[in-house]
Amino acid sequence: MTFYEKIYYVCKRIPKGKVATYGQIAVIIGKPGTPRQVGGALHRSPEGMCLPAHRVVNRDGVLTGAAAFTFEKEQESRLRAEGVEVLHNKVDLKKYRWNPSRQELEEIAEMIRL
DNA sequence: CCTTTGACCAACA
DNA sequence: TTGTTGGCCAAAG
Repeated sequence: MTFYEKIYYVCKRIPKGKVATYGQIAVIIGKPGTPRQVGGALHRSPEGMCLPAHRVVNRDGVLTGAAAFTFEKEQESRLRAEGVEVLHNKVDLKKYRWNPSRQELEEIAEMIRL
């Protein structure tokens, strides 16, 4: 599995109605210190790959990737459609951050090893 | 091989 | 507490 593929894999596991941060994903794939590359990977993700990239926000809960979507506010409306409140281009991480169980993290770690 | 480019982040003033 | 600074590192050129 390539670096980018690992990022896509983790992204797909973020549950509906939850969000993750770039740094959080970097840590989960075992590469802390590469949050910018996580953003880059999502930005350049293939067209047909149906990825819930709108569930990824920065450490403050700000929708920093909004400009990269097909139309302005697409990220915001997709989140709202899942029941996530968005105020001033931000989400409340205390409420909506995804907290994977230890078992799920192990599952991911094993899948990624390939 | 370099060099540039970021959907970031921790540290510091 | 809010702005700024520099480092970070995989990919693309």
